[in-house]
Amino acid sequence: MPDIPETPNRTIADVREAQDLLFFGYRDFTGAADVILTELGLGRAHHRALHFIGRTPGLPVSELLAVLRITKQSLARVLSELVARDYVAQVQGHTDRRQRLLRLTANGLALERRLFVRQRDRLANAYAQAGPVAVDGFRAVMRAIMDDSARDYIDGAARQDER
Amino acid sequence: MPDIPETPNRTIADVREAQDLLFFGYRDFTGAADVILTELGLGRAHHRALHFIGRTPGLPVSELLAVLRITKQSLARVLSELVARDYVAQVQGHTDRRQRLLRLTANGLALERRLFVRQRDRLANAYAQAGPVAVDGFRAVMRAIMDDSARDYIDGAARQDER
DNA sequence: GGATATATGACAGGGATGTTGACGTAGAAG
DNA sequence: CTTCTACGTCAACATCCCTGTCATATATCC
Repeated sequence: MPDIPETPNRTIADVREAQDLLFFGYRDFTGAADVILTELGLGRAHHRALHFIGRTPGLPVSELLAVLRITKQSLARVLSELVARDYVAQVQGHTDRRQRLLRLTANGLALERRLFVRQRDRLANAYAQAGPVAVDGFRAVMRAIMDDSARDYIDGAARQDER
Repeated sequence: MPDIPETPNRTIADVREAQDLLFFGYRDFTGAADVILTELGLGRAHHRALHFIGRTPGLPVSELLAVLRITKQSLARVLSELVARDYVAQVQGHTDRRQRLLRLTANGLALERRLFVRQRDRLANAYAQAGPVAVDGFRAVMRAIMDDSARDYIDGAARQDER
């Protein structure tokens, strides 16, 4: 069947390559912050929590759970540690007082900043090397790979950044 | 300092967005195969091993360790299980008989194929939606994010694909 | 050929991160 | 007032990773 326009072989190689790209890219990008995390006795789970709390200050626990897609218990361990170490503050919700709205403390902001800088350096290099057109393509592909709900979340967070 | 060409605010938003893109994209792409893995009682570690063995048949254990960047012991557990279940075969090296060269069995090929298809469907959609220019950009950015050694590995694997 | 290095396997023990399930409390909502 | 929701917590366990150590077979160097 040589008359099929989209050859299976090409697709196969594309997918294999994409698996590699995502594996190595994700590994090395997230790994950039590991030095600091290890030094502080924290893990990537802590970093993820810090990131999303820093990104959306005042978000309730339930929303963080939905974003991370882990169970309440998994988050509780990480979160209680971050609160105990004064990286994260919980304040009671105003409209719904059952909620604990999460935000970074000054301490947490400083740590998140340190972690951020490591990843920024790697990313800034990559973006500069690849060029703005490639960056747009990168965005488009990553957005198309993820679930709709994740895309919506990113768009919501971007709107908040503009304020 | 409004005369700085590259404004920090733009960079910050870019990096935050990239963190999100990589987190959600990686999560949902790898998650695509989870249904099958869970059903078989396997984990993502098994999938990663299957992927790289399938990609480079006949690779020695040491090379797989270098690619995955985990310890021998972590791999041993995964690998011995894959061998026990007849997904992976080990054959003694020809030039160096200390080596155990790894390759997928027929069984392993079939499983890897099943896992592959899940990710292929998601990726094919994403690539089609984003367009070929975006895909090139995606490649360029991901390659620039990762370590040199990872880039080299991918290029080596691509050369093998052409055979 | 003997010393040394390498590739792999295996065991002990531990830590981070995730899971399910059950229970309790405060507050919202009907 | 009853029911639902948001959250915290505890027990028990699975997965995947780690360090450190020892053993074995084979290569390689002198």
